[in-house]
Amino acid sequence: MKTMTKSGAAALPLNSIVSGDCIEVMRSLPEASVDLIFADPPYNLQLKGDLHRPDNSRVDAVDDAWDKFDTFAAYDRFTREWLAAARRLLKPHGAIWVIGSYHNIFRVGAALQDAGYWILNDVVWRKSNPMPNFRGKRLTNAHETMIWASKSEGAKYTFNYEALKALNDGVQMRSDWVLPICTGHERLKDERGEKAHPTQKPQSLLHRVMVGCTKPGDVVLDPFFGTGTTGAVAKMLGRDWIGIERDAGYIKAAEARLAKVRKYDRDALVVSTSKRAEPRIPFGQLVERGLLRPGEMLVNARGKQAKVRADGTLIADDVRGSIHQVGAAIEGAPSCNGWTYWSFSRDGQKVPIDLLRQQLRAELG
Amino acid sequence: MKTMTKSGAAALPLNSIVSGDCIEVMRSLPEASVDLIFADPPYNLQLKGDLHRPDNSRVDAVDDAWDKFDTFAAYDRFTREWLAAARRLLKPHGAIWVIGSYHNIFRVGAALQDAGYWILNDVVWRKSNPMPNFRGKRLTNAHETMIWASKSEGAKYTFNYEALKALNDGVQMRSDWVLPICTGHERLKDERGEKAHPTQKPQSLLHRVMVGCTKPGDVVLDPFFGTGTTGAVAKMLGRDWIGIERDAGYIKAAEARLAKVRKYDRDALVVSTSKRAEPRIPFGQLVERGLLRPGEMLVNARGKQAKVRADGTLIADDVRGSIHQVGAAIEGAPSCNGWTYWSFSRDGQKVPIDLLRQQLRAELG
DNA sequence: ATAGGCGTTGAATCTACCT
DNA sequence: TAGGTAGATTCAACGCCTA
Repeated sequence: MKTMTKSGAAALPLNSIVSGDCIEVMRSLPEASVDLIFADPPYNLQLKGDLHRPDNSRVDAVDDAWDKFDTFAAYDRFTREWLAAARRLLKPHGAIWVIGSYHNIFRVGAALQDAGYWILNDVVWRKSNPMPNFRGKRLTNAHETMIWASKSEGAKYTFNYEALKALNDGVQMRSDWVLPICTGHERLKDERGEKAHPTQKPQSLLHRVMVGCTKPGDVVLDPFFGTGTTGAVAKMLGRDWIGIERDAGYIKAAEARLAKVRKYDRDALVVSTSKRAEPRIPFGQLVERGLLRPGEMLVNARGKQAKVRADGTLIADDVRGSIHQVGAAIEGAPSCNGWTYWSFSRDGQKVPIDLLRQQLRAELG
Repeated sequence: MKTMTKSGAAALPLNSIVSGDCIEVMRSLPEASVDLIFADPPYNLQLKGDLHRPDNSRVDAVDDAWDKFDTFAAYDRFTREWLAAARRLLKPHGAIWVIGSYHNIFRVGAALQDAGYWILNDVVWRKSNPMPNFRGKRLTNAHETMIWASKSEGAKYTFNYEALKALNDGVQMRSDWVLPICTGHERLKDERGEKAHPTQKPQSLLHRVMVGCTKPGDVVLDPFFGTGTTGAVAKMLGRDWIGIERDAGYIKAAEARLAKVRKYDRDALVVSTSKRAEPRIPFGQLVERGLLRPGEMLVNARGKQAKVRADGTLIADDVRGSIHQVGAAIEGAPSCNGWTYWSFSRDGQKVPIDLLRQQLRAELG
């Protein structure tokens, strides 16, 4: 087990499973230390006589409707407690994913919002092979819902847009994901050959979440670890992980599973990055470096010209300013990306100035 | 207008639009008199500044006053009030459908449960042509969520299993519905040619709801009638309808629309049955699904290798990109079909990756 | 007539960094 | 902390026009 200390606080039990109640365990861990939380909370509503129910004595005295409300209230209390403990653990730029079905997801979503999380998307896991509805009384329950939320409104968060776009054949990733349920060899079995966990999630689901929302080396926490799908995918992808689980049987199964997981090659973990991640090159540097001469003319797509000045600004008619400002002024647009807007002439050809930027980036390593 | 009296109570304003606040109007109508409620309440989007497309055009956002609430608490109060008034109107065997997005649906769902409704399914409307995410900061918001609930736990409800199965090519209807958004001729325009309502729902959506959950002659109420999609589909299908709307402009547009609707005029219902194209399988899905492992090598016919990365891109020498891009680069060709170009090794055999795609297609049916 | 190009549009919580 | 500016970013469908 690798551990980490943060300014003298309790150690973070990286790459291990902590046995116990997730609320208590989370409260004992150092705050602002986790990059991503993936949570698959229970939603069987079997909280009667279980934890977090303050007053059992009243149960038999009330009618069904009241009891129903009381059950929801108990579930809400449980939800709000673990969500608060989880939020404390998140770094300011961290994020959470929660998965659920119509039984619980509405209560979880409302509690998330009330706790100060900021919902970024809800994502539908569309199961390609769901269990049919045998009685024909309802629609086939063919999906589950995930909520992706940042720690607070306006907070930064990790989103590997280009990587997910690449995963989706070059088209931006949508909020509905078609993936099969966990079956076959991936599904863990116990000694009797029965499924080890009733709701084991497919690794493909976690793969997409982590490729999209974490960086290599990030810390991923799963407070309802179960048989450890989150840990398995995190390990494969070179992320650190922490699992919390109170069922000894699940822990045992997860530990056996995780021991067998291999991390992918380092260069296989690299995912496509966007232009945003590349070093910024001021336009003036092209002039300084002699890639463009002061006095040289740039043109836009319609042939409109602007003259390059020694300080890296442009002048066209009465407008002067940065490549972006002059482009925006000509277009009457609120903004403009000058790098793609302007071209220059070389050997009678119009060449976008962005090419010079790329050239400079390559030189600068 | 056809009216109905129920044991001396106030008349039910069948097949007409009632002008006014939906909570007040619903409170004035006779209880237990409606079979189905379809509600498209304000989403409380909380939009801030303008949004521009990459081509600098401005997105015409939903900035109407009716969608603005000061706090979640205010939105909750509103939601709980209209849900309570609606529940009073429902017959004991009636049902409700509510549609929303992640901004509001979790609050609506929790309020439904607290009010005593019993959720039967949540249904995902997967939009075949959603608006993209222009800034690349989140996932494309490609779906909305509908909740289907009976009046109370254990209550009977109408569900036309066979009819929906027939609508779905003889296969049990699932909880995810792929339908296009409302565009083209179906989209109502005002005198200036602008969209008459910012959030008009497609008739195909209401068609499926009513075919599945009502009988001919049932009374369908829509408390947020807008430009009357619910009424139009109800009329076509021979159901009685009641609309409540407080905006005079929407009422006028809806009345003009409804006057033109013919009962049983199936052709008017543009159910875009997009030809079931072969499901597109992104190469990345082979990686997510574990059919190929990040770090694994692919080879072309001449033995040239490329390494698979976690996001479904390849890397070979200095070239990185999709299976098609890397293939094209190696060949010096303008394009390349990566599916037939690349193979992988299994048990010492070279196997084309297209075989894995076919395998996946078969699974996804 | 028909194919193809071009412009428009849709329930959207849509930036990052430096001063 | 607020303000200013660099500069990154889109998919499917429909209607209109031209070849």
